[in-house]
Amino acid sequence: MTKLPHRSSEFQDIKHNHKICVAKALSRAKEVCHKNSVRFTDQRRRVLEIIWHSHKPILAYDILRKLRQEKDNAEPPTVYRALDFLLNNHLIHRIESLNAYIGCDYSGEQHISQFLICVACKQITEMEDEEVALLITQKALDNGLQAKHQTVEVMGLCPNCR
Amino acid sequence: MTKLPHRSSEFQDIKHNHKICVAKALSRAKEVCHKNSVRFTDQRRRVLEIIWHSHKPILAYDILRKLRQEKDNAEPPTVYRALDFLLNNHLIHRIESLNAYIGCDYSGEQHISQFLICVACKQITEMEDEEVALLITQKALDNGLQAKHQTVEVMGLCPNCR
DNA sequence: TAGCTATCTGTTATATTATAACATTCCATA
DNA sequence: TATGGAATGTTATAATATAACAGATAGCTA
Repeated sequence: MTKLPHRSSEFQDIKHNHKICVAKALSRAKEVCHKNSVRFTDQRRRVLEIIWHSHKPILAYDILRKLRQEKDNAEPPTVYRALDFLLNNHLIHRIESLNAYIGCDYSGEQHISQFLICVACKQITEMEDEEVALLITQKALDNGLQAKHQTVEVMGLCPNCR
Repeated sequence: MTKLPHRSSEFQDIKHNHKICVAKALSRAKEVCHKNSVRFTDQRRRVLEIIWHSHKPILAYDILRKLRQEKDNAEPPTVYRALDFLLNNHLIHRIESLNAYIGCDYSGEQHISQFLICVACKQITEMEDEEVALLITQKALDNGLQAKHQTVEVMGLCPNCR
């Protein structure tokens, strides 16, 4: 699995071509859905687009507000159903410590990942560090837990905000 | 900082003397508050006691339900204020992926920690693994983030539930 | 010890996050 | 083109958390 180029080295390169970044994510999502034989409907596409467009972790009700700008009968289940779908298909992640959602850089397959969150500007970088993941799995096992899933979220300051 | 004996090797030793475990945590909390020149009031003590008594991550509104058994005018702010106090004084942890709270094994000082959570029985073990913490800090820095805080929560199966 | 002040608590209201339940529409395909 | 499963619409409500202000209390200090 190779990392998509869009959001990478975000902390260094805040000004990238964001339209291209969103477009690539959507096109990748379409492929993934086709491969998984699941429907990439307009709502699902639209929610994913809003998430990628924000380029930061976004709250479910902020997604709802954006949806309502173009579809005045949007309600919470509309958003949460799309989020569930996108999470299940590994197209987005939920950031537990923020109750927020963000586009997945390594989309389409389950994978380990770690999130680096700047507390000042809220930019996030997704790491996919196998060494970290393996060490955690090993240490968990040493303590009796057979690990199935890890949440690793690091809060701090990015170079631009220090 | 030495780990308190109460909740340690929990996955192996489900049946320990739980009264002693709670009593030790409360006595430790009293010391910590005295050292920090903050008040260990009845409400704070009672909430901490409820958390320790549960011996698993407990939800804020479950704490509220227990408080109401003895104090019928308890309201959410009562609980959340006590939780804030206990969190600030490093006497409990919040488990982000469960919206739940648990007593801190290494209480009284800020410290790194990782949580091992059995998805079947909800028992938690707190790890204080410096190797994991340092590796994460280092990798974060490699990716540009100066880490201030880490959330590490591992979901899996404990020996009793496999 | 009386009074002052900061802190803590009580109380009401409301914000925020998420799901249940059921009706209706859509769409792939037989 | 009929049909059954999936997706969406809609209403209601559950679950988690905070704002705001009034009142009580503890610990200091004159």
